[in-house]
Amino acid sequence: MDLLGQGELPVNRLAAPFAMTRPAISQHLRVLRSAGLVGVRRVGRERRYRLRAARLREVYDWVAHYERFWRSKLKALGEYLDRQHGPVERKK
Amino acid sequence: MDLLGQGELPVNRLAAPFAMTRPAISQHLRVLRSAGLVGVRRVGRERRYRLRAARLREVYDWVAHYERFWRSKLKALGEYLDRQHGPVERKK
DNA sequence: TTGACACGTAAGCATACGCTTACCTATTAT
DNA sequence: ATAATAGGTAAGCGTATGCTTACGTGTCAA
Repeated sequence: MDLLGQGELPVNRLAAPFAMTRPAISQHLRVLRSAGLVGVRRVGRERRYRLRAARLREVYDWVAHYERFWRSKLKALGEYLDRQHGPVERKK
Repeated sequence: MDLLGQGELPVNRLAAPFAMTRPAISQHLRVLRSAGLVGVRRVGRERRYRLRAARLREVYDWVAHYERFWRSKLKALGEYLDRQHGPVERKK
């Protein structure tokens, strides 16, 4: 998906950087397709994939929500630790 | 581990709230022990577990680091999406 | 029209995960 | 001494995951 940030790309270009066989990539793409995160367009014998901004936006919102959740958890852990042995000099 | 935030607890008290058998809990505790996240103390026939603040602090630092990493990724995604279709009214 | 290319899909697999049942030891209570 | 309690560990399992190899289809090129 990082690669697709550059724009539309065919499967072989998506698979090239990875130490996996092409079918493995196809399977990943299938999952992404079924999730609506990517779309395909057939051009000649290629299948060009691109990101689907709409669903991606949904994921963004969902993750942003949980990011807040986890941040509060993390904060609570930090406060717990400070309570245990007092605030500590942490490496910067 | 949330339970252990209350202080030292024996295994049965840790297992009680869960719909799992006690051995399953023991296995989780074993992993936590091997990671140094919890410590045990034998009191009579009980084994009382408690959090190990030191390792927990390491985890905290590690997670805090990656939290920054992921936040930047998330931000980049948000900006990408805004670039695609322009900033969108998001549900608040 | 025949081969080469781009890709999808199915089947098989090794491995990881997380539980349960069964059993063992150490301690306390009777 | 014996039974009950607290807990650990091993073995077996169902299931998920993520590959690979093998093969099928549609398209372009010679």
